[in-house]
Amino acid sequence: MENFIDYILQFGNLNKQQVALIRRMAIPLSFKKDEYFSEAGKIPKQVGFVAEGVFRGCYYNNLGDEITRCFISENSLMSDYINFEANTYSSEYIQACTDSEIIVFSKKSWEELSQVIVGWDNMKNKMVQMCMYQKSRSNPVVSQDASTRYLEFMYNHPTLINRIPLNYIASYLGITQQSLSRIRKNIF
Amino acid sequence: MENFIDYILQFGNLNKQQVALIRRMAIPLSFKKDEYFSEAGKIPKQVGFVAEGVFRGCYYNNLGDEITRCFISENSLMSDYINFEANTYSSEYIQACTDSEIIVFSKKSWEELSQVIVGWDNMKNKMVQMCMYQKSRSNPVVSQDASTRYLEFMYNHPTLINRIPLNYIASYLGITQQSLSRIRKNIF
DNA sequence: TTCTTTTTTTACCATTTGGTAAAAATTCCT
DNA sequence: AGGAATTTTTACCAAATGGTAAAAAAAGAA
Repeated sequence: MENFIDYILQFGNLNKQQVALIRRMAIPLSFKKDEYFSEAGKIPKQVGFVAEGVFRGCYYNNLGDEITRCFISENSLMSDYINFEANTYSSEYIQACTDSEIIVFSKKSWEELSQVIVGWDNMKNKMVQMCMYQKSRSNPVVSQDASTRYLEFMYNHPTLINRIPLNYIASYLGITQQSLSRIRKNIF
Repeated sequence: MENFIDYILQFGNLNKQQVALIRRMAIPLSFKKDEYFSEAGKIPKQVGFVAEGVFRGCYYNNLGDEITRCFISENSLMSDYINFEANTYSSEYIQACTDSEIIVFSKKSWEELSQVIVGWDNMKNKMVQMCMYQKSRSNPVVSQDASTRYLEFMYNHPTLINRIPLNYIASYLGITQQSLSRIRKNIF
């Protein structure tokens, strides 16, 4: 929870009462590995913040392949935000890659913050846009070969390699688990 | 200009005076093919809206390869928005792929709109987030092979194929121009 | 038109990656 | 510890893609 307060204060200032209100609205939740925070075909009802653990955003293509689109780890907002705001159906899953601790805000609470805290909208939008931006910049680049994508992944996510199964990383990098294994052998 | 007014009215309501103010602030500009709207190493000073033409966002990797990260065509906002807001240096170029007509807002005008029009911030953030979201969803997917990426590109950008050089498309799809040519031959 | 420049295609071979199958290593559970 | 389930590695061959070089086609300029 303290991490979340520190996180939001990066995006603007809040007084004690405002911080206290946010604390009251935040709901701590635990997730077991493989559980879903959000699911395709459902309307996202919560905004999350990852306090401990790693999640991934994934979906299935028309061949049934599971594709990992992003990882979300500690100290980051987690939400299919566009569909959360618009009350529309999500097209992807957000799944815990490890046992995790998060805090969530209901849609009602999240909207109430906008009403009650002057400047919250501003902070909120900065957070959301920063999340989208960072994700778009750390994505694997199609023009790079698999080894390069793996090296950049390690650079962008140095703490993830030993925490989550390699098949998730392979799926994120757009290669088979076998290729990833081969690449790892050749690099070290 | 009318297109821009239609565009913003999708994101909220404005009265006649407000629309008139926006019209006065909007500056029409022409770009020739290959000219830059925004450059790496500079602080973005404007938000653009593409009325006619196509631009691309691109950068150079550490091998000097030019990588096309996205295309921006008619009826879309165009800006390195995060760096525009934060007054920080951009890391990529936005370049005209065709002769183009755009309208731009200076930083000063754009901020003034937030002061003067109640609800503008809300509309603005919806626009910016929608842009980011759409771009993230139409990007080529690393796990797909080159032919599939090309087919999806044509599906996502049906009007672009005949308007911009194929080497830009190859760069966007992460393949060589030769591979793209081979793929096009095999598909038809 | 004719010449120049840019864009697109083709060809050849080397390299990378995928598909399938199986073995090895590790983790989890009782 | 022993056994089951999961995760990771290996191997072999087929298919896809890249690198280099050059030709062909198309677009622009004088």
